[in-house]
Amino acid sequence: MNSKLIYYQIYEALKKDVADNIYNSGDKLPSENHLSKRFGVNRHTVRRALQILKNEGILFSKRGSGVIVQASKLKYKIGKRVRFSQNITNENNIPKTTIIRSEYRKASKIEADNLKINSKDEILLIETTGKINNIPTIITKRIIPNKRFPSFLEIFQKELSVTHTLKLLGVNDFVRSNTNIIAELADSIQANLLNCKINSPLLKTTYVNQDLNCIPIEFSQTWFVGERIQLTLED
Amino acid sequence: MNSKLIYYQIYEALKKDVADNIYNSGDKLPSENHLSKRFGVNRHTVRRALQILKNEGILFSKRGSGVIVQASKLKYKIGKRVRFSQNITNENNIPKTTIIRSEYRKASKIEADNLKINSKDEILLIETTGKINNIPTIITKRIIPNKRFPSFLEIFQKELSVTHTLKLLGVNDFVRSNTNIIAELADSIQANLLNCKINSPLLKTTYVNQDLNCIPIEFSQTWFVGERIQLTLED
DNA sequence: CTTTACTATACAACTATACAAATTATAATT
DNA sequence: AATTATAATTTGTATAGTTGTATAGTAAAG
Repeated sequence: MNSKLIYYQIYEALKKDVADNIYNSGDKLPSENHLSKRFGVNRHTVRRALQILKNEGILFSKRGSGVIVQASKLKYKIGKRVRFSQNITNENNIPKTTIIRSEYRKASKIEADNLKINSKDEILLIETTGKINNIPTIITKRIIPNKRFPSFLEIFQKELSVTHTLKLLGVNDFVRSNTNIIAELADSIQANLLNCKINSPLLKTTYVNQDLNCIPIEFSQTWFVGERIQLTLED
Repeated sequence: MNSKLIYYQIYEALKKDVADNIYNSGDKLPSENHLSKRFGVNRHTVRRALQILKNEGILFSKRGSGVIVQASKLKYKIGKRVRFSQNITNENNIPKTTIIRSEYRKASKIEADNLKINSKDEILLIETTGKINNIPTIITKRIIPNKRFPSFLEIFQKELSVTHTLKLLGVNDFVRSNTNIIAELADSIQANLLNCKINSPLLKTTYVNQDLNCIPIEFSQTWFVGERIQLTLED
């Protein structure tokens, strides 16, 4: 019935291509113009096929950039000791952290409370994105007390790992005091950073890491793309 | 409607950062490349947001250097007694005067007329820039009768203040006889000195300061960057 | 007659890339 | 220490390619 419709045939053909790993996750598809030539149809007919695949979560498009194949869901363990890189590599995936912003400023009340520092003490803010297999999946915003770790940023810029940075600063172990998880919708800036749609559901975790003397080290928030991550809680 | 456009969101985010004093006036913003990473977009999209802020006079950019936060307009009082340093410090800003040129030569006709001296008497020319909170904002060109104040330059080089210099020369008070104000466009030399663009509008004031016996002391011209200064007339 | 599938065209928003021009940071040299 | 040469960084500009959106039109099906 439907199968004689052109856009549906294109949809099936592209879906098969993805299933056959002709286009792997993270890859760009040929442009809509190329595809329309390949199938001998108008660009809009291709777009109609692509639209179904986008709705199914198989593809994702970005204006000016192209259409890319979405990744399947990844498990991310959350427990006493959460280490981003280890978490990812344990599942045979490749993590990559990029700093997108850093600034020094006075602590807000909430930040000061969570870090157990004086209100208006100076803090360091570091915002990073985390790519998994080259697919942007995580945004982290860290608040770190500047008084205790004045050279944190400098080291972190080289190490790109909190675990390594803290080790170099003499903190060999740290644990999570708590983790709160809520769902949020991506705003346009988050959507751009995470290669997801505006209003895509995000998992937002808020937590404090502290050393073994229970002194807070960082107060942070991490956003995960809901479609690509599944959080797993451990005790 | 427009608010879903990426460049507009970035524009709003940056405007908020400036309003929140995350970037203070006179500060450099992170480079366009940094910002494009922070927002997860192409550099041109950031540039589009920056362009709006430049048009609004909130930012200005300098090729090879960066994008800088404009200072808000400063009120500069003009009346019987105009004192640069006092004018600026009264508004809790920091002035700084730098001599860029000085020379001795014969007076032109206009200069002689305004100073009520003989044509071709020798005069001293001093050209200075005035920074306000470290932002160059003022150029002043002073013509001073050398016969009456032969050691003016020597003292002024130390004091960098006409008021102080004249006091040391025995003139305890002086007033303006008149002030003319016109608008001019910045040429390349002025633009360089004032850190503004060529053809930026400048306020040019021409005036004579005289002692209480109505004898002219200086015949001078001052250029203000229109974007940064608002002249206020008093009686 | 209306709806649906498809074509055709045009423009806006955004990306990608490359290079020029101006400035700043760094190294080398005197 | 100061000057000079070299490299790296930053903004300005140009060009081409990609997706998003809007409008109009044609042909076939119900």
